Amino acid sequence: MSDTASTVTPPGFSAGASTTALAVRALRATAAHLERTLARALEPHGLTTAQFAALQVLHDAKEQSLGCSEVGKRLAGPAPDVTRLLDRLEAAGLVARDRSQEDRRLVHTRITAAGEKLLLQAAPSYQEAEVRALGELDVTEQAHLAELLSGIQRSCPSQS
Amino acid sequence: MSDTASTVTPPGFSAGASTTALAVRALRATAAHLERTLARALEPHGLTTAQFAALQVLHDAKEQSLGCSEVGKRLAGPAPDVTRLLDRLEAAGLVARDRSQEDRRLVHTRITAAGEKLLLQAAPSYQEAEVRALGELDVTEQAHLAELLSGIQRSCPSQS
DNA sequence: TGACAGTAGTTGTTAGAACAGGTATTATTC
DNA sequence: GAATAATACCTGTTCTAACAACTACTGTCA
Repeated sequence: MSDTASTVTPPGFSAGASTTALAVRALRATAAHLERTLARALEPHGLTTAQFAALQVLHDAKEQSLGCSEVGKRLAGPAPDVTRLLDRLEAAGLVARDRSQEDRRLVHTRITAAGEKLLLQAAPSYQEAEVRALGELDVTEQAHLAELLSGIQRSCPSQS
Repeated sequence: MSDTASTVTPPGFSAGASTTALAVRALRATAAHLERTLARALEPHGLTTAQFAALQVLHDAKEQSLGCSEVGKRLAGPAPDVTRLLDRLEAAGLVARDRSQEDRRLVHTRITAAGEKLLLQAAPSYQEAEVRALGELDVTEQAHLAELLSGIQRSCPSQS
């Protein structure tokens, strides 16, 4: 229900840092490193991590073309600005969009053949970067890590 | 020495996702959420998380004014563009800089009184956001999380 | 049917991150 | 002591994330 730090965390920061602060610091540092590693892996393919994730989402939905906000929901971090993310993918010919006939507010988005091809080309680099980034942990530790992180996520349905 | 996924990870992604992929996904999602939570906590104070971190570093170094790249080294994620980060802080009057006399390449940077004041004002909001973000985990779990993450970090001195 | 609210996307704008290249200053080597 | 390299920082540029305001369309209910 509280921290192990000596008191309530005095003016000093890195000095008597609380357990929470240490965990946050480690999380941010690790995530930043991971982000860069993944970005570098995708760079030769001309994709950003967000673009790659969006292509994955559309690939996994396969036949069932998705609306703009539906894509946003399925992305890991709640990403605003899905519109322009898809704009870039469309400009690159990796996705195709068209207005729904039934509900003209909706924009059906699906991955193109070129998108599938690029996704398959880039996937090995991406997966290899994932493994490289978490390589120091064995599978059990990775699973445990994922479980701890999932526990954090559960507490925040959206944001109050 | 390998994953628990059925095979070598077929074309599908979220379907037969490997343990590594799941851990990466959880890490990215959690970190993104954390980043937003912290950013929102600092927003009323007119600070970004990067600015807050830089102020912390300079606060912890206290009397000993730091060079530009030294600040970069002490920040969590390896941040390029420290110059402009400090530019903004200087423009806001939160840090002061002056060229070293001995080595005129160096720029000594130190936190100002206004910087200290704002840092102390913002710190409670920040710490509260940290606790809120990791609140679902007890201290033992937080420590375990930090340990796992540190293990990942150890494997990457800089980047090959 | 006509006002009202809710939903789905879009667009404007700002600010920050990332990368590359450039300048000034100091150290090193011959 | 002059050329070379190495260090420390700065600047230009591009791209994207984030927030907010806006338009278009649909559903509801009087």
